[in-house]
Amino acid sequence: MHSLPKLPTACCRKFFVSFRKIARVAMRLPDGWPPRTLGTLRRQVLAWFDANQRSLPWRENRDPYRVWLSEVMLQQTTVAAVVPYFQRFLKTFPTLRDLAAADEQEVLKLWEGLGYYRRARHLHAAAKRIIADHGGKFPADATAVADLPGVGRYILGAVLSQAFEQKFPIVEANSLRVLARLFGYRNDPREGEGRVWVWEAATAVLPEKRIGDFNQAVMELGALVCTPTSPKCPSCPWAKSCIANRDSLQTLIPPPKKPPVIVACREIAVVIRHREKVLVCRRSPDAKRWANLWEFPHADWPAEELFEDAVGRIAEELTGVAVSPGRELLTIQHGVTRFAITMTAAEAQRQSGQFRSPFYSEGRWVSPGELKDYPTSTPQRKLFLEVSRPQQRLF
DNA sequence: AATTCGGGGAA
DNA sequence: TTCCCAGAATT
Repeated sequence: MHSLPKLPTACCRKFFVSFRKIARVAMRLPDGWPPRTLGTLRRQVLAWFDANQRSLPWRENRDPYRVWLSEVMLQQTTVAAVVPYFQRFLKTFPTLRDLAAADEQEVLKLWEGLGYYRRARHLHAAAKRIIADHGGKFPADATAVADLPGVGRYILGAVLSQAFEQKFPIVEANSLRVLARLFGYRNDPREGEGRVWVWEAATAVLPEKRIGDFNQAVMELGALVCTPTSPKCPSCPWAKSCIANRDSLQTLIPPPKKPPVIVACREIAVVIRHREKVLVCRRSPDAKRWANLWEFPHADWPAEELFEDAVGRIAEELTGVAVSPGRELLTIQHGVTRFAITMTAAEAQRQSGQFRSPFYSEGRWVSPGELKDYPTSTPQRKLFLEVSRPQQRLF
């Protein structure tokens, strides 16, 4: 029912928030909110920002190139980590033209240690495009900015509001937390409908003037006062209007991230490369030992699809379950290539009794901490992998 | 909607 | 150790 307006794709490629939808946010406010007018809230946070903002190198002026560079560097990166990089980068490439004229390797070298290196490539490519398409002047047009590589919804709003005082919202980790708490939004603003809500909220609170400062103020508030844990509500300019503060829900808003799903995982086979030979082993069906399945010269390494197919058959033979969507075959690199199949905890429990081998340690499930040699965990999903001893000398 | 991309600091 | 960070692009 509540959704962002359809993008006017004819005139812009990426996302814009309609400012006509401000009323929608008010519709979702708790009864009696806000106790103060939005205008008061805006003035309060701007005054707080004027008095409490950190002195940061990219706040010296509002040059679009500097704003843009800082926002790209700050993406998923802490302020403390960015400061020295920002200064070094700006010293090497004082202007957008200097950056565009540079060699990509030089740019990447300066970026070394910051991580997310695709940002640097996008930055460099975007600089070149600005030279080619916009005469070397950073575009003030939202459509043009949104079309630059590496510019998403956040950076679009950040640059346009800070460098050009255009009325665009921003949502990142800080402002998301601040807005959710201020409005007392109970759902998860990071996913589904909540994602829509938080951008509408960020739009609704925007002032008419000092838009760039306001956006920064909300972020700064989240960074210094409205922190994830133990927020300093007594020194918050919005304390008296904040629903989360009123109801003592600071730790529940936004809701803690759902813990990753734990997927049981059983090792099926290993591939060992040694010298010029390749050996594929699997656990024997009786699980008493490791069986050599294939041995062949390295040059005869099977094609990838044949290989996966073969391992899939081994998995089915050993576990009695076929590899299918939702039940994947995993590849784990650990000196040798190991294969494992996912299964539910119940299935794994059922099979564990009849599945022993000299290389299978104690036949128990291990804690994640014991799996450090197995780089199998992802942010969204963790695997419990059955432990097996390293292979004995097989060659 | 889920994953990937990184490295550092804080909890 | 895990979590988190001024997100964007890809699948």
